[in-house]
Amino acid sequence: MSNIETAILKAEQRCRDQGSRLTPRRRQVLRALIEAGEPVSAYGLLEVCNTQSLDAMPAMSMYRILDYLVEQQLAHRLVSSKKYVACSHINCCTEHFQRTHFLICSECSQVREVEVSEALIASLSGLAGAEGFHLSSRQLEFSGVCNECH
Amino acid sequence: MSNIETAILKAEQRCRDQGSRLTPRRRQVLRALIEAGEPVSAYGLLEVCNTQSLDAMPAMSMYRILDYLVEQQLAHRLVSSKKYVACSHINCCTEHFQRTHFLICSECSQVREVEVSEALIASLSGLAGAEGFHLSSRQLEFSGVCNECH
DNA sequence: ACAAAAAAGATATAAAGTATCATTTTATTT
DNA sequence: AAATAAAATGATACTTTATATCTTTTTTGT
Repeated sequence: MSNIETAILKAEQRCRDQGSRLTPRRRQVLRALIEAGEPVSAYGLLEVCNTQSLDAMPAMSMYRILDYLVEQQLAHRLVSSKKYVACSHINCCTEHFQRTHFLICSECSQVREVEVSEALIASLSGLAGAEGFHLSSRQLEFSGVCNECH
Repeated sequence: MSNIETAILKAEQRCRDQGSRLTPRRRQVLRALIEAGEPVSAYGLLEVCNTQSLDAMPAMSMYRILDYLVEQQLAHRLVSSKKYVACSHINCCTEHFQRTHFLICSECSQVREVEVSEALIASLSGLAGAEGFHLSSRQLEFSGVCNECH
């Protein structure tokens, strides 16, 4: 079975575990997101979905579905580029989702999801604490250039 | 002389040093930004400016001017909230501008500009390097809750 | 089968940002 | 100072991103 199908099955399972459902529309969007393999905008995804099936989905639905996928930890929203990307850990587990950060290549827009060490989080929290802040960001986005583009 | 006037003078000087000018429009926007004391959206600023003077400025001009102010290191653009904020170091120097990061209170939207230690930058760069990325972000935005709101 | 809840559709509109061309203002050269 | 070039601003239209709100359909529980 292809990697994508496995991911979809896993995602379905996870939704069920959470007491919700990966409906056909949601599945369609998730599949499109996984197949894209890179960040896509909501309207970009909408176009993909609307050329696949003939009954057009309104923008509102797309945003609702994307919200849902993010909530279920199946996708991430990249605030710096206003795009969405499938979580790269759908197949393995749900643990990575917290404190996952992103390296985004400014050349090819490839994204790598990385886990941040406890030590690093501690020093960031310390930095914030010294300024009287209680850190709550759990998703940082770093822009850079990947090796292939460098 | 008020703090704001000093800042405007400093800003003027800095622009001149760079071979450009802090024109009346640019000054108006910068002043509005400083007076706001918190992040403001481009259209928010536009409204402020357009209620002050009677000849309305088009949105395009506001974006151009904001781009200019950011370029001159007089303001920052906060990507996570799509807002702009005056640089808190206009009065002192230009050195802080590189590697300045932001702590943004999600309750009161207060922003604190902090400098990040070399050590921290090194570990972030190391993390990215291990994944084959050359980091180029020089402005990270952390959301959190400030002491007053906590 | 029926009511309640969840999801999706439809429509309109707000908010953020940009492309492009015309006009005005400022600086430069003769 | 007049002519010209360059920089800044204005005007207009449009694109992209996102949300509010109400209706209809689908699913679930009784």
